[in-house]
Amino acid sequence: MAESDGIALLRTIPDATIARLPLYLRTLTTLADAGHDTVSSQALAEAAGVNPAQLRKDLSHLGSYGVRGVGYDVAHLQASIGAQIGSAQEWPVVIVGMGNLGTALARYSGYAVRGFRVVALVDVASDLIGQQVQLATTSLEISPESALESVLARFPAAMVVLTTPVEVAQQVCDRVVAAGVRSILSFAPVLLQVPDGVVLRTVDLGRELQILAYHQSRHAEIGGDDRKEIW
Amino acid sequence: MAESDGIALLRTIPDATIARLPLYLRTLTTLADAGHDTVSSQALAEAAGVNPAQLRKDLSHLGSYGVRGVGYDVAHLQASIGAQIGSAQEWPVVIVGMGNLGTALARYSGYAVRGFRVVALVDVASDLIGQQVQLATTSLEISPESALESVLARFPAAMVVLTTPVEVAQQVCDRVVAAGVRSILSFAPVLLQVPDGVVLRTVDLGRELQILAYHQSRHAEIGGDDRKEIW
DNA sequence: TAGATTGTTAATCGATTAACAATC
DNA sequence: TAGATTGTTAATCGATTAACAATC
Repeated sequence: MAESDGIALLRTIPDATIARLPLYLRTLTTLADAGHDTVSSQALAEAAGVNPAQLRKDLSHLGSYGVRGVGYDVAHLQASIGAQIGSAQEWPVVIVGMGNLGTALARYSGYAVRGFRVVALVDVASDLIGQQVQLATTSLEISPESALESVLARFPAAMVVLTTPVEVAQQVCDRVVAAGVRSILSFAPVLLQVPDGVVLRTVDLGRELQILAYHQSRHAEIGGDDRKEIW
Repeated sequence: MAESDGIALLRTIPDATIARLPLYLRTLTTLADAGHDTVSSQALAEAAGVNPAQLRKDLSHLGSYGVRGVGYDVAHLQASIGAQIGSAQEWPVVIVGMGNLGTALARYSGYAVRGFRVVALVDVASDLIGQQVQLATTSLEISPESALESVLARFPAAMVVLTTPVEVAQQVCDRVVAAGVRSILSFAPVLLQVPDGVVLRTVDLGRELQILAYHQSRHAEIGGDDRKEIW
């Protein structure tokens, strides 16, 4: 359904491209800070560590923003990528689970530039509740997990970052979903069950290490295949 | 070079398969804990959230461990996946940058089961140096960053987890590489430069949120495409 | 043997990349 | 105009998946 022309056009951007847009945005920010007004696909691709043809193909999905013979306008490209991945707006984020990982994520100072704002912190530990966590520009008080539903009710469009212990991740996830949250970023090393329509993304830090270990052992055995970066 | 038959065989495992093996291993651990001795590709695939044909194809790269008409032996499969990705051995890991994120990673208690052991912690902050960090089974003292080289010299096969501020990530990375480390997991939102032969993997937590935001905005516009999990 | 399930083939699908016409 | 660089085409490559013969 909803296959009107405009929307169908938006939908044609491949997932692989979407996954690279944040990388381009980050690279563009560096270039802008260095005073570049314009950049060629060659230069931007090299700075981002991708193939120039791939970069141009990726950008072509956003529309035609480059100028032949010249390159891309840095500020314009930042704006259009930002608009595309939705970091032009500011998404409210609620973090559930204020252990070291949750605290690290809360204190991460790059949200503003990336389209997010941490608006609430939740934990179950009685010694944490009420504590103030110093963020980049403000500070937030940790709310009790019993108030999870009322906290989420105050921020209807919230995305939730789940940094609870793995044992309770599923039940907290269920409550978050029941409260109407449609997007969850989980750090619990377990496959969470969510209903259709909820977007779940899982970052498993142990998995990242294991993939690295695999390449390390390949390396040790074979003695270098000139592989530099793996995404 | 080194294209002998045995090694060439090992090298044929696709990266996409490697990236899923930790997921299978995690799922198998859950199944083993639940008392399953044997599991079909159908059941394992469902538990891991992948297509059964894909699972069988992935496992076929490890050799033939299944039994037709029966399924896979859980313990045997755990062992062979573990052997393949190198989590049968125990890799020493050094964490550089003991902020909240570094501390969270140091305290993560799942290393033993996943093939890692945190053997040293390094930071530059004078108030952190010498502090004991309580790990799952032991505790470790934070070493000064000036001792980075001597710390790494004591653990020659070390993988390094880089959780420093983004501003110093490249220079710390350089020192780590100079000290002979060949595998780095970085959490700094910047594209690090490493020489050929060094394997670098970058986890950019802001990027994860941005990709989620994209799908969230698609969702809001189009009203559900029944997408559940995105890897 | 009958039923179940693997391992593999072949078809499909999507992503990457080189090449170049379009055009600034 | 001449040089540079995009946007797009078409070829290649790799990954996914359905289907089924092999076989426990």
